[in-house]
Amino acid sequence: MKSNPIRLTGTSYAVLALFDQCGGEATSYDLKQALDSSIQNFWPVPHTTAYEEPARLAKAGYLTARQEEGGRRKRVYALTEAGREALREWAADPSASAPQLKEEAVLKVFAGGDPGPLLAARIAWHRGKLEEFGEYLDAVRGVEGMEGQERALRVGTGYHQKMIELLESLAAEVERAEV
Amino acid sequence: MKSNPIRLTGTSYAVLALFDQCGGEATSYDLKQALDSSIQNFWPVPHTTAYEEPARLAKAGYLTARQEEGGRRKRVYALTEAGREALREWAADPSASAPQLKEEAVLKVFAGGDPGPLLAARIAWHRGKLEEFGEYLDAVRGVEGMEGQERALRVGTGYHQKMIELLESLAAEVERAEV
DNA sequence: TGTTCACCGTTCGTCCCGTACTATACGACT
DNA sequence: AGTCGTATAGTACGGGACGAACGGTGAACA
Repeated sequence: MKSNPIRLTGTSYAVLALFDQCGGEATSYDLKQALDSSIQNFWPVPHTTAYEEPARLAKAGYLTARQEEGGRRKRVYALTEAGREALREWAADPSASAPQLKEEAVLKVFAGGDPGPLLAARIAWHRGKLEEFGEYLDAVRGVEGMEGQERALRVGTGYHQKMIELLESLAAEVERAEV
Repeated sequence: MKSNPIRLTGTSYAVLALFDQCGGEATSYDLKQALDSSIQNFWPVPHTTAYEEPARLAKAGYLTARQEEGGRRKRVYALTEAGREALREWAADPSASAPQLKEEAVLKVFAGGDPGPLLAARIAWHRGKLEEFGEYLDAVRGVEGMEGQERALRVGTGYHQKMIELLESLAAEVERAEV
């Protein structure tokens, strides 16, 4: 089945995991939605990934593709046993690549930008995310089959809170140094 | 001078900023060192960037290149006025692209991996980083011309501490759910 | 029946990134 | 002096990741 062997990246497994959580079957659009509302906070990917990666995975036999005939000829992908197995194996391995944070606002501060506006904007942004998550969480809380999403959202919430704390202490430190 | 116009990315500015902090002149290797000991925590880049990006920037007129003749024909780059100006302009703009965290351990937990070992390993990793930074900080504290590095290290320290807190609360939550 | 707008899907070029590799310097040991 | 081991310095390259830009689809409303 692996007509075209490929290298599986973290993103590949992220996609496989989302299929798994969707019951093994989904369209790229479903995937895109799931991406935005669950893993964006610890594994961000651009939306094109939701279209490109399943195609890659299907070529290698980890998914099957079935094209619908309707107007928007959607493609429905489904996990194969190979896909499920690859995912399980990867998740069972307790090693993981080093975490990475990319924070342009902090980079700008480092580069000499005025910390005040930069950090304030960023803090506001995180606050907005928290609010957004509150709504998502309300929609998802207790719903059958949404436990994965819910947990992901709680992780996200914690992440944004910690970032706010970090940025605030950074802002305070900078301000102290100014004076 | 911009014989070959290029798009400046966050990484481009990171490199320019490091040149600036090095007094405007440095070799790729100097850059690589600076990369590892300062911005890795909020703007990680692979070491090849320290060789590739200056070449790109030089082609577009933001740096000048001067090749040494010695055994390791090092290339010494220096900021041009255009480079300095581009950096200043970028840093002065208070907007910044959304921050991104990539955390494979959390992704694995999301995908069904056993949280215990995954989170424990990650927490230990962050603790190691904290220790490492303690040493760096001792070496740099109060040294003339190292204020940039020092601040970057303090940001890094805060980041790792917050991540430890986040992962610990996540681990606690998961454990509670298990029981 | 047209216009508008939100939704859905894809293409493409460039940047990024990790792996693997080469080369130079230098001290240690014999 | 030779050669070995290791840290230091630099490069090549293939393919994944990214984002801008665009094109199609369908329902609402006039």
